[in-house]
Amino acid sequence: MKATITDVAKRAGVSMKTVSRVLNNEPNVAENTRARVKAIADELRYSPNLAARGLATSKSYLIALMYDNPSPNYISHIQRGAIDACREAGYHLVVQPFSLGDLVSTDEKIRTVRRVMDRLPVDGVILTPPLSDNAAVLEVLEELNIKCVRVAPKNGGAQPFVGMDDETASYQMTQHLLNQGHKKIAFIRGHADHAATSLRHAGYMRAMQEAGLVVSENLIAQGDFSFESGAAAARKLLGGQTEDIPTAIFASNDDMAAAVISVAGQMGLNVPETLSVCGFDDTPLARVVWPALTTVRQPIYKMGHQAAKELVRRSDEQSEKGQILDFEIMLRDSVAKLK
Amino acid sequence: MKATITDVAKRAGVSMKTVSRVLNNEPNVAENTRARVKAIADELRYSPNLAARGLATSKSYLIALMYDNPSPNYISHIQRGAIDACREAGYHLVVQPFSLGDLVSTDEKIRTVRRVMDRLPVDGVILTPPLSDNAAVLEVLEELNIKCVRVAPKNGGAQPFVGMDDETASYQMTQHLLNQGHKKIAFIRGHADHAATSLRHAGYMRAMQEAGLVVSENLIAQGDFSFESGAAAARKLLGGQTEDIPTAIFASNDDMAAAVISVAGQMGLNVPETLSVCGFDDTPLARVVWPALTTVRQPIYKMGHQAAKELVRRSDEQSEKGQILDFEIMLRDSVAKLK
DNA sequence: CTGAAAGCGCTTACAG
DNA sequence: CTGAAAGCGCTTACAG
Repeated sequence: MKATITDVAKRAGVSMKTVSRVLNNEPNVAENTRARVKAIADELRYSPNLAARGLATSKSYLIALMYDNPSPNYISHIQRGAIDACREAGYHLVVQPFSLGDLVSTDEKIRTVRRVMDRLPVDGVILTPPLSDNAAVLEVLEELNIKCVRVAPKNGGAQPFVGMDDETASYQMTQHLLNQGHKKIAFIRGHADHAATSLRHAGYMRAMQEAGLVVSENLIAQGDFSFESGAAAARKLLGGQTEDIPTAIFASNDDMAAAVISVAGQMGLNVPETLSVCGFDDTPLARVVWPALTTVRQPIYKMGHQAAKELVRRSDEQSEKGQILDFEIMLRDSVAKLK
Repeated sequence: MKATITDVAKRAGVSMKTVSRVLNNEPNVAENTRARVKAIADELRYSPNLAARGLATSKSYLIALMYDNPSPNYISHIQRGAIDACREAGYHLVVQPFSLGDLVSTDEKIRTVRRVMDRLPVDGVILTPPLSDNAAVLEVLEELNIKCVRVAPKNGGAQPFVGMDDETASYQMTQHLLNQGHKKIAFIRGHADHAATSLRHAGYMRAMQEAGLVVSENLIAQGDFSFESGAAAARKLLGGQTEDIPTAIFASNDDMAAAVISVAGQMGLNVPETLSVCGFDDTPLARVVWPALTTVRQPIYKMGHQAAKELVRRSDEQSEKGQILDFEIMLRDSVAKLK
């Protein structure tokens, strides 16, 4: 049978309360009492019963990771970061997928979210895009008074968030392409619901304009972050008049960049000799396609870690309202100097 | 404030116990009492406090999904299936990664696992490969008397499991290649710690032998399921004497198959015209590479679903000792008839 | 620095 | 068919 706090107390010859103080690192315990209790707790392999503690404190020691239709790679890194932060603080991570995409009315969304949240006893929630900007979710969370951290949100808000500077990253990547001599650089946009989409687009535009280039409509294609949408965009961009065909394509995530490479292959275009391609995210895919993708590495693990850390922090610890984390441009084999 | 069972009881003019009976679908409640209590619970948006219920029943209503260094795609499908089964039963899924790979001694592994499990109050755990066959994990689980379901285990055991028939799937895929006229069919093995590795190899061998073909050592390469290992294996298989070069390569997972396609591209070999390639798993990657991979679809979502279902089933429900789920051969564009 | 009492919101075992 | 009592293992608020 698992040891309880009473077992430890008896064995140490102190009261339950003293044991509780030791385990929660509260002050006002004699040092030798503290040491003795610790030793006995260890020996008995005592660990507090989460349910009992939760009932007494009305905390659950559970954090939820909420996501809607994410890329498995993205979510698995967020998840890993969040779990590591939870473990350090004695919390556990519960995963909660949502499918709000098909629901039309806001009311319906709110009801759905509420139904789930009513039975999810968590102390905090990590929201990943596009949930970070979902009004129904944010409303229910506020109504139920549940803390949350938004990952890569689009709009401002009172809640803490973690993110990266998509605009600058995209700007720098575009500059890299320009430095290689490219001028006809096309851009494939992502899904309109994601905050990153317009930021990445804006960074590209800024670099192009600073270079004195006019960006014709033919250079911009709409995608939705999926491979298929990237392939369609590539066919459109590469299928026009010869003088319009770009010498480089900047796809705003790796899946779409992989699709560009694939379509180029089907059309007999060599990457990077004839066409340079770059992506965004640095998913495992980036190193698995051939040629390996030049792309932007997002600090995804760290986003998950920081988000969870903020939620599990004790009230005496420093809080962070918002954190912008660093990215990195990964130069690989899919971009070449324009001949 | 959240409604409690007392609130519902007062409002319905019955005792707490009667409310409890209604909510847990226990017998011995008058039909109209039951209906009234249900209506009031709904109206108050009552849902039981998990911690209180857990303390009273010494159950946590939490299931853990344990994994060690998995493919994100694999784990995300298992996870999704498990979550859906949990939700139906009022459970939540906690994710718990492990990194046991670097630990050498069994003792050390056991201590590590025990440290984690001591503070993880779950009613059951789902073990994914290679944890499904990890002696330390299985031992600690038994010691702590925690139920588990093993996903795709290698060795038999008393615990329930879910899996698929890797040997037959591999056999059928090899037959498909044979039916296309291929004789020099190479095989790339996976990581030796995974149960699937030898089973898939065996299925390939059986088909080859039934076709009356001698499998020379040159046709077998060792990989570890990673893209890089697949690339190395492909270079070895395709770099020999002309008469030894296979006309088809069966990689035992999709990542390695993608690597084969990539290496073939680098060597100027057309897939599938000059070289047919097939994989195993049907990860999203299979449709993202070009040409799209002919591969085996594993019922990964369903494995997660069935595993969780077994763990959360009420004692009066039928139990399944072991379940072998169906696979499907996905014919796409990476295999062609031998000319 | 230490402890006894009450209570968190449920269920179990029992009585009627 | 229904309910009053006790208890699950902790913590909070208080007393000393």
